Amino acid sequence: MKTLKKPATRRQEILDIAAAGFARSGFDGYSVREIAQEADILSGSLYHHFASKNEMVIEIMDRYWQSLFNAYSQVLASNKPPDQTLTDLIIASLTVAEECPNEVRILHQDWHYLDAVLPNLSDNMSQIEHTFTDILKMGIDQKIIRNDLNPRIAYRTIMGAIAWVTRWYNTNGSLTMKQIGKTQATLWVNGLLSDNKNS
Amino acid sequence: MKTLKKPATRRQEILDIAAAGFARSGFDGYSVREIAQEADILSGSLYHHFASKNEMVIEIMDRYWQSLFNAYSQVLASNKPPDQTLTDLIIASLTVAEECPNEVRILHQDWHYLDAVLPNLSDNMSQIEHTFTDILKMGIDQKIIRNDLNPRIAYRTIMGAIAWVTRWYNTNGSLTMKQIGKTQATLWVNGLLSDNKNS
DNA sequence: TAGAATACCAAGCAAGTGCTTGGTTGTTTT
DNA sequence: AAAACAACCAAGCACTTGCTTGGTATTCTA
Repeated sequence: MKTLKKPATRRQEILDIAAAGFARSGFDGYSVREIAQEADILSGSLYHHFASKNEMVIEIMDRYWQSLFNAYSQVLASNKPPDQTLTDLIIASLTVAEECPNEVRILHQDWHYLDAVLPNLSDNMSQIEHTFTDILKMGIDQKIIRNDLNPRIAYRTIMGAIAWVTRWYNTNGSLTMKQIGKTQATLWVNGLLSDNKNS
Repeated sequence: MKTLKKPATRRQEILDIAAAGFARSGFDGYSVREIAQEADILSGSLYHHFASKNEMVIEIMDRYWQSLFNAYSQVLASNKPPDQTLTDLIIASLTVAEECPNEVRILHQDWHYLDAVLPNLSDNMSQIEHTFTDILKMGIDQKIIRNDLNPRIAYRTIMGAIAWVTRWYNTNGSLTMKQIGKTQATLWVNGLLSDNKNS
């Protein structure tokens, strides 16, 4: 018997509290009693809304996957050249990270735990990998992107930097994720060297 | 001088076990009883060697800081041009990560916890940041590195990708950390675009 | 050879963990 | 007005957590 998502207000409210707490203190470091306290409730009452603590994090992460893949398919649908598509994918990743900063932190912080809990984590991760490496390979075929770099290493380099941003990004700061994305994309696509040094 | 692979003392042996466990399961996810079991000991006996579980992780991370800063000062001492120094710093970071893969994973996985436990974590991190940004700024002054990129964002992009490598790097695989470092450095310094596209 | 140091065992404590059970409100629906 | 439902409380269970205490072998040292 699964609870319906219909009266989702309170349920969503609790999920938001849990997501923020997990991101701040880690999944194991944020207990059901702490979630309950922030929700002005007793810990046992949480189990009226959720079957388990695991179910909470599963549902939290699902919201993230949907946003991310939705953003990716919009980028891919516009059919721009590979270097531009890559830039757009990077910006899209960071824009979604701006909407779901807690989710991204949870994903990378509690990886070792989620791996055993989220049913399709590895599937989703390899789908992300393919999205990027396919574009990279296309760029190499079209001789737009240099052919002496391993696409997989390139992808992982890019993804690592994107994941890291949620660790230092300040919501109240002056930089937007879009700006950061543009800077990063410039760095990867054009490199650090000044134009007159790039033969 | 490099530390020998064979643990010199029982204390070191236990620290190695703990480091591997923390990296695999997280600091909270790897209990003193599990450490003890892998060391063929009872959990209480650990407290003959260490005052607390915290002390273990502090000591583990100290070994990493020493290796890292040692490697950095060697790179800086050779006084090469900024772009070459940057490449060497990246390779050095990854070479140290190859020696201390567990430490790097612990650092980024249990950040939220270590932040309150390691006395000089933020000092060390900002020292790393300065090492990189100083070189970047020097390169900008010398017009070797383009001046339209925020050095801090550039540093954090690079550091994020380096940290991420320990998540997917396979000790038994064919790639060495040095190779990965060279690829990543090429990517950042020269960019993804093929030479004929770099005007 | 006596004494100290080292490395460990056996047992357990206080606190915290996720979760369960049985019951009580207030609101909605019929 | 009756029934149904969602949202919650109060209490506690079984278990795990880091850590403590008091004691015992073994090895090294003076």
